Amino acid sequence: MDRSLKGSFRSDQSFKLGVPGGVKPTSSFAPLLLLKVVKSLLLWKSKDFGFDKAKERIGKYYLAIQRSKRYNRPSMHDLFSFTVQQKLSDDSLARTGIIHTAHGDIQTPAFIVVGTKAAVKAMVPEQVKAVHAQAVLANAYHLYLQPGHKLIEQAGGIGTFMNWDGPTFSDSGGFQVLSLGSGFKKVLAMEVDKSTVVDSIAPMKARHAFVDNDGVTFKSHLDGSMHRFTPEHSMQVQHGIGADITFAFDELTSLVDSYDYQVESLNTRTHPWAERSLAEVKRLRQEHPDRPYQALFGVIQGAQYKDLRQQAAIFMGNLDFDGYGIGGALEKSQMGEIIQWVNTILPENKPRHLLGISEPDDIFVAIENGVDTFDCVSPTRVARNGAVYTYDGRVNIKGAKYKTDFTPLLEGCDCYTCTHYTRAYIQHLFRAKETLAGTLVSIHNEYFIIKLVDDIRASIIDGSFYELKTSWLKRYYAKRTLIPKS
RNA sequence: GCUGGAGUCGUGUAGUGGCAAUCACAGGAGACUGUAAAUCUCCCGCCGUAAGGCUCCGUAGGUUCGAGUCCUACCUCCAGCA
Repeated sequence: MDRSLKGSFRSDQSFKLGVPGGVKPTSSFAPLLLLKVVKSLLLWKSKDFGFDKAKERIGKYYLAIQRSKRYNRPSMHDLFSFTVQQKLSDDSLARTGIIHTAHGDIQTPAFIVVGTKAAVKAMVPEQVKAVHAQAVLANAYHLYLQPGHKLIEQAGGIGTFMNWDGPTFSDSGGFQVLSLGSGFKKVLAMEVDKSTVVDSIAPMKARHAFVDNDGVTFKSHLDGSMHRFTPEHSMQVQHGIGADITFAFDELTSLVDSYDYQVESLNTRTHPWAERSLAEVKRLRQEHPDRPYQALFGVIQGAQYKDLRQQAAIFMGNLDFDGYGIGGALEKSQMGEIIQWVNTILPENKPRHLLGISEPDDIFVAIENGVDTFDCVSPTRVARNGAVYTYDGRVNIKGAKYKTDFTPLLEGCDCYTCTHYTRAYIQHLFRAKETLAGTLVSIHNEYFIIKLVDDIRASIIDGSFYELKTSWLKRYYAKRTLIPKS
């Protein structure tokens, strides 16, 4: 894309604030904006600049100053923005766009690689770059426990800390409300047997997280110590971590929770927590004008219920978020309609992130219904366990039949792994318990999913989305008995 | 040659009178969707989809209602003594 679109602020030193050795910031961006105006005037005077161009620039900065005065913070437009580039059609929710952050742009739809603990498991950042990942998503809960958000702030923010110079996301820790709470040690699979009584699966006493209306009390899985996350605390932690895009603290409920529980969860927790997250972020932006702008996405919950999802979308859509996350455990067969309910209501000019999804069929369905970004642990987790994404479905490379198979993981794949190694070798690495096995398959899987999303992006631009979807999924599920509805 | 010890699933083991017999590894299959995950689940003597049947703890006998477990002999291995 045209990098010049990003404006002169991008190259300004003041954006690298917080980086060790960086220039210390002024207390506000307004003086900087004024300087830009003066600079433009001087340029005009020196006749290096046409009058119209100078006027345009000055106008732009004037607007930015006005905006920054209104919100008492730097202009959002220059620090974080989202532009819809192309819609699949007028009546379609599918679109391409660009998310602009202080650390670079994200062309959407985009798959965001997960690096929960400030590391994409089994991969170095150069490899993450090489699979064309545009951004990395970390987790506030994990980084708060270890090494602590203050240390990451001291290091210059998560990007500097982990040697990732691209855009970063951080999740609020809301997922751990479920995974360590009511869902502790339970199957959180999409297809949940709803007749199963929740607490017969995992005894209450085994839980590591307990929710109340003010926040969540956690028992650290590392040392058993007790901790508490409130929306304010999550935002403080996330601000310390310093990702470009953060998420409001929410309660992730389970599909087996009752309708009444879902209502209560939205009204007394997720929605009030969203408002509190937003207020805290605004306060933090004022308190720390030196920190790069951090966008805040509100998270839409409401489980599988249309009325609740719609209420959630209306409520959150009216709040001053920079974008939205669609969360909750989603039943696979219902995913498309849930996303559609939500995205027809959410403001069109703000990005939408689908939390925790990356199966190819889900990606097609989500993009079709207006999702811009995704994140998911699946490509790397599954890779470390020997599952390889191919055009014909997931393949377990540890299987005996690949023992003497000297072909690449996926014939025709351009990734580093497929252009250099054979199935037989990678299986050997798994059997020999060499960590390189997880690395090589992670590289392939991330590359595969990212390429799929990139291909879908291209298909929206050239209008071939539905052809791609049909042919791609037909082949992907051809060898399987279970063909998901979509 | 004598004395002592040991022989149990592909491997290393548990099991000293009571239901093919523990555990681990190896092997086979599967799962994994905002990561307590390089993890987890299942199978792993033979036949059978299963119910179930058959055969089993070096070999051959014996004691016993019942033996991997006790007794006798033999075979093999290990250690010590000659």
